[in-house]
Amino acid sequence: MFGFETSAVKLARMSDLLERLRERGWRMTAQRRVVAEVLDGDHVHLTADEVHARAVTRLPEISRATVYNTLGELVSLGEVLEVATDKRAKRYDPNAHQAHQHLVCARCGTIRDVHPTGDPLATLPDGERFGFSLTGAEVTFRGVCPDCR
Amino acid sequence: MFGFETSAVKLARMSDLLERLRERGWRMTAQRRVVAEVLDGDHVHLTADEVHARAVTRLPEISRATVYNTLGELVSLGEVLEVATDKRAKRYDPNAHQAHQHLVCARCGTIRDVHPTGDPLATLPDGERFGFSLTGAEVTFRGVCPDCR
DNA sequence: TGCTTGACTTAGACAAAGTCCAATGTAGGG
DNA sequence: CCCTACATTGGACTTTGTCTAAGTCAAGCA
Repeated sequence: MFGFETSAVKLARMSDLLERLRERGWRMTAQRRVVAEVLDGDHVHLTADEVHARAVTRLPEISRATVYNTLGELVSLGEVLEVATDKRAKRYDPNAHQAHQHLVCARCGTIRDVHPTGDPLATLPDGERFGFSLTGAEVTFRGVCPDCR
Repeated sequence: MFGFETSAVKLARMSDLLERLRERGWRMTAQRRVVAEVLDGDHVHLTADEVHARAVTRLPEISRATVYNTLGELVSLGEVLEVATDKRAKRYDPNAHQAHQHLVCARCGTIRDVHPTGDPLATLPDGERFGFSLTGAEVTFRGVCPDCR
């Protein structure tokens, strides 16, 4: 029952995304559809190579370059966020339309989306802004997840 | 006058660092001394290759591997922080003994140390902790610096 | 439905950042 | 001053990401 609901929601989100992209003049290809599908879901924070690995299971001939290109385009369009935790590779977060921060397990690297209270930007006093015009703030909470303890 | 004071302070910090390391059983080599010297200062956030480039001017035969090793050891010992902004390479921040966050220019990449008010950890409600035991939080403020506007 | 065209994809070369290893060098205790 | 364990070196290797030239195909149009 919940499984069915979740699927329906995901399907809706997917078609929304593909619809938005089509409206913005995106040519719809099998490769792009697969990349978008792989990225769909909650708490999804895959590296480019992980996205490629999963995409290959659905579309064996998809190339790494296309995955990189597509991810870059999704980021430019604001549909996907790049997340730089301390890991070596950048991660891609499809949850771009809801403000959130990240909670990272120091042992296994799991990442959860979290929603702190207040606006982090407001915590930086004028005297600490060095004349910058601020555009945003990212918070990475560090800890150890239940499975790793 | 201020310049002199600053130099004196830096010198004090440096010898403190080397002293602490010696006490922890660090074998003191020319290479390690040079890496530590290169890292000294305020708002210093160099990449490993930048550290290497500067170290080479003082000690031409120092190798990249040694710079990586030494930086890794300084991080393990808690004397230097690794900073992962959105850039490709990790940066190394010698200001490890005073809690601070970072303000990054989106255009030129300049990084300033800043001190927001309040404890970022306190902004994450229990219901958003997913059973993690929290150990810290990093805040990256994004903006455009005066020089880039 | 079947062209046409320019945007998209591909494979592989290349680049950047970082790791690893066997051989060599040296700091510091005895 | 000598040892020896620890540190350094150079180069090969890995991982992550970028670029390019050539081939392919989505989508508008007849």
